[in-house]
Amino acid sequence: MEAATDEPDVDELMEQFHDYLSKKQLKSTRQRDIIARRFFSTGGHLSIEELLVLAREENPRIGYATVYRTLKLLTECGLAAQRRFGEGQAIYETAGDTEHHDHLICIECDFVLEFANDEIERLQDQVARSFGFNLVRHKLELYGLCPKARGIKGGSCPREEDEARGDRVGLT
Amino acid sequence: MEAATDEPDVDELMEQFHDYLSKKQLKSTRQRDIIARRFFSTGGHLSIEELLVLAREENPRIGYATVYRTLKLLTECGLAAQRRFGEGQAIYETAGDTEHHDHLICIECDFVLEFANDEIERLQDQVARSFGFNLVRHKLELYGLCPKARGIKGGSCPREEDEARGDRVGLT
DNA sequence: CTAACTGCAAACATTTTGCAACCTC
DNA sequence: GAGGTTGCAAAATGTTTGCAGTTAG
Repeated sequence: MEAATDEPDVDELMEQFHDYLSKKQLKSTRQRDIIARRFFSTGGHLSIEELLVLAREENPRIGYATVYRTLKLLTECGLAAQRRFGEGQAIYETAGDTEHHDHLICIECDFVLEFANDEIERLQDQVARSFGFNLVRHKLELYGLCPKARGIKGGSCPREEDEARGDRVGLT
Repeated sequence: MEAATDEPDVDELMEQFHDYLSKKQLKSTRQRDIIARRFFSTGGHLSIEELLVLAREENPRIGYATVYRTLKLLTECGLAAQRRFGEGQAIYETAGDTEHHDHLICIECDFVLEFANDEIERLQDQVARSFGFNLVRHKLELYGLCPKARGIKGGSCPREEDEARGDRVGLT
């Protein structure tokens, strides 16, 4: 039950991506590398559009479709996962072989915090089994008010200080 | 931890809906009544399109927009809730003041089972508090293989027998 | 009667796809 | 060089909105 740290080894993830590409006889291209690296570097929680903006810092000619297609590849090989927190467009997050995590989302400032709790995971498995299901994956999102949104002094709803990067906002 | 029964008192829900409408000085119309009643009767888990089909059984001239607008009203007054299980279009479910429930979804046949587990709820609250959050609501979806999908004899993945109505398919 | 509602079609927003030019392997 | 890739623009989805005609209160 602690916040997962979220700056995994980008190079290793890139390597996994390249492995996947060559296994599938697909090609590593400049665009894919830029997109994937930027994506991994943020630790995830990016919309297509946000990622496009980042990628274009490096190569302004990159188009929407390439970002979509690259994220689809990353999703296929398990290095990214698509999410839909609220309305509008999808959010992608890194989903490397690292441990699973769930989300705690502030409904005031949209700050997204990741956490993992083994006890909950265990119970989920138990519930699924009790219905005869074989649990494959799950999605848990907790929505509430973060300390700052509740007006607690010293509370650290990181919207202002952290918006630029690091832990990411999910909805914008 | 038992499957929630899911055919609430439709008339009462209709009444709540009408109360909301008159409170807001909005009007009860034939279309709204048809849509709302059909929606409540299924127990939820309907896409706009599925609901439109049902509504048109009763009045073929009902249009998309009216269904969207009616579901928005139902959402505003807390009688419906929008969900996005996977891709594509949103699914709406009844969300009366009745107890909360989570979802267990078969990734093979898309069957959706509802359940509630107090222990999990309690832990969620605890996690949120540990981060200084005030939990408002949450979303838990378990994805796995139902008994039938796993090939267990006597398993009851209700896709075939129940597709028509009753517990509803979430993704189609 | 008046203000809200409906159905249609057009507008929007997001994601996917077809294709000619262009790179990797 | 061949076959996958790119960027563009067009198409496909899913949802929202403007408007003229209709209806509930």
